[in-house]
Amino acid sequence: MAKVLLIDDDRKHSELLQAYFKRFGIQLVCAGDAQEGLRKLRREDPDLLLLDVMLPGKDGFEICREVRRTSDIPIIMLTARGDVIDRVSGLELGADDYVGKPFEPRELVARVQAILRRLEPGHSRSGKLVFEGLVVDPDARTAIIDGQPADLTSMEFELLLILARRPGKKLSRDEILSELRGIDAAILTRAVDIMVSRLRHKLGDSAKPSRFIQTIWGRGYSFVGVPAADAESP
Amino acid sequence: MAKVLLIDDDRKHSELLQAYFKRFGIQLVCAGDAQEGLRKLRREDPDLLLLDVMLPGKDGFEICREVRRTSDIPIIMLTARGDVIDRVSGLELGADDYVGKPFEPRELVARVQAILRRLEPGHSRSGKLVFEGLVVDPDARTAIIDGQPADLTSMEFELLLILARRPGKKLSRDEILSELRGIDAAILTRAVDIMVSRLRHKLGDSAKPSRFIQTIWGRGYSFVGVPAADAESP
DNA sequence: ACAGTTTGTTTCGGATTGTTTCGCAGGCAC
DNA sequence: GTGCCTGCGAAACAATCCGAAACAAACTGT
Repeated sequence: MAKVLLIDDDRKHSELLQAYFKRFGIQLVCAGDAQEGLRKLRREDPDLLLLDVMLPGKDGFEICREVRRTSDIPIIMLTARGDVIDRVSGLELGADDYVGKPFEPRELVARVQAILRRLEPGHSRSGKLVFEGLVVDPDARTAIIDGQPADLTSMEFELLLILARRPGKKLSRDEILSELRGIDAAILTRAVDIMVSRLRHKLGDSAKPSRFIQTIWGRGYSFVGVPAADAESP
Repeated sequence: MAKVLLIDDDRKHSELLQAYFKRFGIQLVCAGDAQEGLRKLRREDPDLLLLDVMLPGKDGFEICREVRRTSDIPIIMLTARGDVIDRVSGLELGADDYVGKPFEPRELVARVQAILRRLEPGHSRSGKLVFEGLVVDPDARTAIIDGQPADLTSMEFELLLILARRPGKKLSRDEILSELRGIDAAILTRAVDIMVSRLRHKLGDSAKPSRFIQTIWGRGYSFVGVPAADAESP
């Protein structure tokens, strides 16, 4: 499930949006000010950032500038003011889109999805995910490691798919579990660990700097495979 | 120079935009109808497609759908009608952005640039950080010292990343801690010192004039690695 | 029903991270 | 230069988290 961070001081409004986004399968995480926002940006590692320009203290532009110093995350700015100057400077600061308030929630969702769609590697025509030394084919449900087909169980394959679809993304055990099975969330076992462990073993990924699946201590796991260079362009 | 294809039946308008885009270093290629547009899409191989919805014959939505069957090119739709339904369906058809007419040319240029910026290779901040004797790769989460891969824990790696991303910047312990974990601000332990110490050790950075991480007495730490020649700008 | 496979739980050893403490070095006053 | 005080480095210890083996439960196909 996609995760979006909203920085907006209007809590009422945030909660409405949160419920609305949920209906489209998007998890909206809310922050009320710049400080909380920057913290959650690191802790939650969202896929996209929604930034209200009008904030107490640091304003949206400043946050945008700050975030852009260290992150490439897509940013959509939200503002009451509809000035062209505003919109243009927002976009030039590195924002990816700019939506004027009041906006239709439906449109905002559509714009969020439009941007996320581009980032999903799975949207390219050939369904295959190709990395150096690893090819995952979601259609055929096969994984090939260094030319050798791997004999994965369906759960192991799903797990690999979840990880490989979002290279570099830090996924918590909770997130992995809720993607694997419906919304279970509650985690008190080591099921994910053991699946990762078995998958790693079959991937021959036992070297110390893991080639494919890395452990983020205290957080979860992350896929770090290097995308192969032979990208397509139809 | 970026190349953009505009499909619009208003030739006068197209020519104005063409001149305007040129001032921003963007070559605007114009087509007056669907047929010409699809032909030029193949012939000119533009980086982005501007699509007027109101066209004689095939309308913009249809063209969008058709283009999307074979191409991933970014599409911005232009329309007179400002309906939310319109905008949403445009975005859901695979358009990347949707601008209502009348629009400010300046804003359109900014939106075009925002999308093109993402496609440019080398723009990605996730490129490797290259210093003399040290390469940090945020994607693979690896660090290489004098050609030797370093065996860093995930926290050590995060710390190195924080420092190496802002060479020369003096970072207080507070700042480092709030980037590493959420905001704890209140610092009464020596956690950062220890992590720096362990990191230095693994970096083989024990010489007196520290090669990579320098202590700023009474303030914090600073990364002093020398950027290698071929690094790209922040 | 049965055997084999797949998935989940328990448990323990080891790795990673955090805290305390002590010795030492850098800065400051004289 | 000398002595003092503050801040830093590192070792030792403690708390937390992860990896893997062993075992149990659930599922599959016959």
